[in-house]
Amino acid sequence: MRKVLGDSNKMKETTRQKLIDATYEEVYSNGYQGAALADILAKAGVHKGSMYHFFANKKEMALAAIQEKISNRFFERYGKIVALKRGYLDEFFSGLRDISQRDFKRGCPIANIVQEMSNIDEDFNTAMKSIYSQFRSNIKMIFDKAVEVGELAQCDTDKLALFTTVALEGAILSAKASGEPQDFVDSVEILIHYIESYKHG
Amino acid sequence: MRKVLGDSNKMKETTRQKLIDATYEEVYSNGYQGAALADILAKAGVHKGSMYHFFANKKEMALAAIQEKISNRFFERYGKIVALKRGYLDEFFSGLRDISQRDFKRGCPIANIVQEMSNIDEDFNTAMKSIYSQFRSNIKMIFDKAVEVGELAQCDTDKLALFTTVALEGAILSAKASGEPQDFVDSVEILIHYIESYKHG
DNA sequence: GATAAAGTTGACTATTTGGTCAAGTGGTAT
DNA sequence: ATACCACTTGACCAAATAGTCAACTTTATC
Repeated sequence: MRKVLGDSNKMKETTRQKLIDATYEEVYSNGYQGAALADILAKAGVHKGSMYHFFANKKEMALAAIQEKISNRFFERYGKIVALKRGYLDEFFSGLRDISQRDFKRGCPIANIVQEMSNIDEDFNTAMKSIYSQFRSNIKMIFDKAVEVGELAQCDTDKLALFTTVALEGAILSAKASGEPQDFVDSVEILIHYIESYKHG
Repeated sequence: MRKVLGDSNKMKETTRQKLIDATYEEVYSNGYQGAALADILAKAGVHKGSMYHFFANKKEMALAAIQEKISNRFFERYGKIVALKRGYLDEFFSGLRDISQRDFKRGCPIANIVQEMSNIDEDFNTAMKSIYSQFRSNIKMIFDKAVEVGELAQCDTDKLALFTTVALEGAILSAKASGEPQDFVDSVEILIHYIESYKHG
């Protein structure tokens, strides 16, 4: 089977994808250092040698998994909002209020890796820097759009985006630490109230 | 040497203390799973068998290290403030603004362990729950005192303390992720500004 | 000084870790 | 049909892992 960019092959990307999926799950659950290769392979149903055909080592595979999975997540979550013509803030807020998709036991996949790896490994540091900055600029884009259509007054959307990501990450961590999803809910309401104070110039 | 509670022995708590110190450092730097017993022992200058005389296993030692070190930290940082007669907020804010003691590379020792271990190990989960709740109640105590002496208007200090811890943890994480201490500084200024909005009823 | 307890030493073990590799399989193009 | 290729298989390896243990030294107590 030839690998061609933009190929219509549905099959045979399966092995690589199974590895990406299993790696992401195991790393999300146990951390990078705690994710055993043997467990990843078992979960993926892929043999070791086969894995080393696709990836140079555990680290490369984990980095690929994190980047691909989180890129998709961003696209699904924020791509949608930015594509709107109005109601940016409403859509953003209702996403924040919907806790049904959130996993408070495991917390934020980005924050987990940042905390664990950023000060240990330069490659992880670089990767997470980039992902975190994407996260922030996604939020900023929403606020910029909101300013554009008058849902927000002119303001420093960069700082507002910074504080929003800060509060969100903190809220997820708090819920993980306390075991109380309500901590997240309460924090988000305060955050939303704060953002709304920028509605009137 | 007999171990007597409240003994005046200065020496010979050294071995245990060396282990606690080294464990805390290694765990703070590498995470619990990434902290190798051999490295801890080397850093402490203590032999393995000696360590197992004081602690049942790596986990017990790590839990002891985290609890003791962080308790001390809380006492030093917040005990001071609560003991004041006035200027609670000023003192609290100036502590937040002083970044000279902060280690943005490694981030928050509490958050690191929460993220890594809370969903993996029940004993860690319990310990970190308790520590995180102490953190929050320390902050709340400051706000309660501030209300008492009129530095803050009557308000829901519990929610305010929640949001403050959330913003602080998020700010530290953000600085770690981006590598920019300025992100922490900016976030803290926004947070302080928010808290100050409660000065006038 | 005898006794006992507290603390120390470092070699040893069993297991798990990530990684290697030579031999195979099966599809595709010529 | 044959030669080539991407892909698979699983046995193997060296290093690192946490934990054990019997013998030893030091200290306190009488």
